[in-house]
Amino acid sequence: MVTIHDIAKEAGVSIGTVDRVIHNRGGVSKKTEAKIEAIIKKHDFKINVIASSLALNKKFEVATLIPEFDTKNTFWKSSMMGISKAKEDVKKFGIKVNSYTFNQFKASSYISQFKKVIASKPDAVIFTPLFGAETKLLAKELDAKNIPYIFLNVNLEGFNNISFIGQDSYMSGVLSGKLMHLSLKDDCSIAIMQTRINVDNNHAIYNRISGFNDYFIDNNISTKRTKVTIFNLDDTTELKEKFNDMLNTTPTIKGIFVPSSRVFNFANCIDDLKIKDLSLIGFDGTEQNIKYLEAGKVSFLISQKPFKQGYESIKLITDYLIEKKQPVSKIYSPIEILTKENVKFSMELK
Amino acid sequence: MVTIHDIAKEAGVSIGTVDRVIHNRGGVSKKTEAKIEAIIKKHDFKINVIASSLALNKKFEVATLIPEFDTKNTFWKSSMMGISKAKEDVKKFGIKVNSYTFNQFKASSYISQFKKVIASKPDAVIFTPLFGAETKLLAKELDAKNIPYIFLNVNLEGFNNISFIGQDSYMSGVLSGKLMHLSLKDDCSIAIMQTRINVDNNHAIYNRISGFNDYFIDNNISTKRTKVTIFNLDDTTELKEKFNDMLNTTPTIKGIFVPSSRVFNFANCIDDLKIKDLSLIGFDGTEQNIKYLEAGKVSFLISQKPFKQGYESIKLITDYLIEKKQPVSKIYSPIEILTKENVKFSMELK
DNA sequence: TACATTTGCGTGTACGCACACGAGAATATG
DNA sequence: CATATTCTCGTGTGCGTACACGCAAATGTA
Repeated sequence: MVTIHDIAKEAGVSIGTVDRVIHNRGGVSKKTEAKIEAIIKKHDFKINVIASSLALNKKFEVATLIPEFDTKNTFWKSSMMGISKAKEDVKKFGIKVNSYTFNQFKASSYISQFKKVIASKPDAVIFTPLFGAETKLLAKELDAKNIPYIFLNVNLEGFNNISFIGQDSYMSGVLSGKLMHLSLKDDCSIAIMQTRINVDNNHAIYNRISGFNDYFIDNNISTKRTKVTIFNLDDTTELKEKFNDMLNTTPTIKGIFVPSSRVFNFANCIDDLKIKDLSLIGFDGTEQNIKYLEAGKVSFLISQKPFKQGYESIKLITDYLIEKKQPVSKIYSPIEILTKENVKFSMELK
Repeated sequence: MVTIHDIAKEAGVSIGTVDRVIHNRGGVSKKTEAKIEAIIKKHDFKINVIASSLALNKKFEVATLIPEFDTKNTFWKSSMMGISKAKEDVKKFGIKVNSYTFNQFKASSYISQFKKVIASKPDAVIFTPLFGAETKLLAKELDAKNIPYIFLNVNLEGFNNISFIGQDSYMSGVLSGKLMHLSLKDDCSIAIMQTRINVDNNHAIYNRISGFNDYFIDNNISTKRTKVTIFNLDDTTELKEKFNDMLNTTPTIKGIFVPSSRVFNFANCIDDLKIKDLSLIGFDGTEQNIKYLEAGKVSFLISQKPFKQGYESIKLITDYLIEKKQPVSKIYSPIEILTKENVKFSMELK
């Protein structure tokens, strides 16, 4: 392999000069520069990243800011695990990852944690921009300080983020529609369960529902669809009541579409009520959801591979910082269909 | 971060001695060794991989041997692309990848190419063990020379391969069964298209068919299934005739299960014959298959992500060679369901 | 014209961290 | 005491980075 020494020798200059040209740090005459560049191109010389990072010995600090998770909401746990895994991997490249979390239901928590992130003076930030208006202000600070940032899971337009990693939520809704349609006989109807509004990644949820509906509309499928709003998912009693009511009022309902990661709440409820023959489709391969998927209570889960998203975001920023690789602006995660049969190979947590 | 120097200083020895202990190259007194090891453990010292690989500057050579691809059989193209991508990535770690291919229909080609691989004196080999008996002999040679090897895509038992990367073909068949069942009304029947025997990864195909059938058996679904054997898939005329005959004889056939990557041949045929209302399910997201998937002629494709398999195999062997990481013995690729809706996010070729 | 100062262009090298080998010191064996 | 054996040290190497410094040409000044 060609080294910087070889280039220098061939150009009749010192390695220092070659280095200046490579990093265009100036102080090299046009003639010399052109000559060196020609030789570099000729041999297709690429910096040896190993030697480079050794020499740089730079300690980059990357901050991540995503919603916190608890037992009721384990979706973000996977993201965090992906981040943690990548953290180990990139440690050897001198990248330190500091993880921050915020309460996804409180803008104030988002703001204060974001402030902490900025105060830590990171070299790059990866975050989930759940609150639009707040993000606008906060991202401006990052812009001002020239700190590059990546949007994770949620995308907003009109920002200078170097990339977005997440799913096309509309399309995932369309796909859910298709799977739901396949799972049902023609004369059935469907309930679309809407949960708390304005929280929990609601933009995505809105898109999923649109996609879901559009599948039926675009394919001229007359299956009836009703929206049902539940206010407190954690209140099992309310949920059961509402559920029973709904099924009694509209006994044709055989499909339940839950456009969030809380499908397990419904599965649990159905299980308790000993209702059979319902097709449940929901999102995300969280532990709880998978439990019901494996038990056959949930037909399909659409996964956005949060582990991988977290992992990739760190990798991406690493490449950006070390090798100055400009990433593509949008990286769509695969829309993965999880079933009882394939879930154990899906590496949701790996 | 703690360096080898720090350890040496604290132990009151030179870095050379520490290095000997780390790599247990011997020549160190028990007392000194114990002392150094204690200090290493105390600080949880880990070798700096960057500096290590720079210092090692070892040029490992990895050979890959997989079936060749052509316009009719592009499945292996993806594997090769994954390998090529990884090749670039690991070049900086001083790993050189040499790719060999063989004609998957000729054992003689397999043997002669394998001989070439061995003659190139690789430090590790990644290959697809399509021919069982031949592999037994050839793997013995690798064992004798202490060359580690990985099975890619096809697994055989009773070998000293350090890992296998591929899909659980039985389970992918089960899943196909489920999807087929969902796609059909109850009174339909299914044709299982078998192609050339003993070639083309036949072990996997056998398992897929078993899984497919077992889905119906285990779930007490009475849908009729017929096996149909086609001898020459490339003979479009024969195919069309046979197809027409089949559908005329058994008009209830509404599902076509193709347990190989050649589903596009059937889709094409159906397209030409202007037959409607058939559900086709097949394997692998090759360009041709995807074309028909997107056009709605194929309902589902089961992908085993050959690109990723190829990519991962190189990464795995790299970790093994450089960091001496012992991989897990079997790495199952996800059983991915491709549909018209999600295929463009699936990164089949990335 | 003679000299000083600035600017431009390059050189040389210490450094990051681990590796491995030659050589020498310490200890053991006969 | 000489020789063999065991143990340890010191250092050059891999490759790129970045900074201090040197040299020469260009410009300024009297």
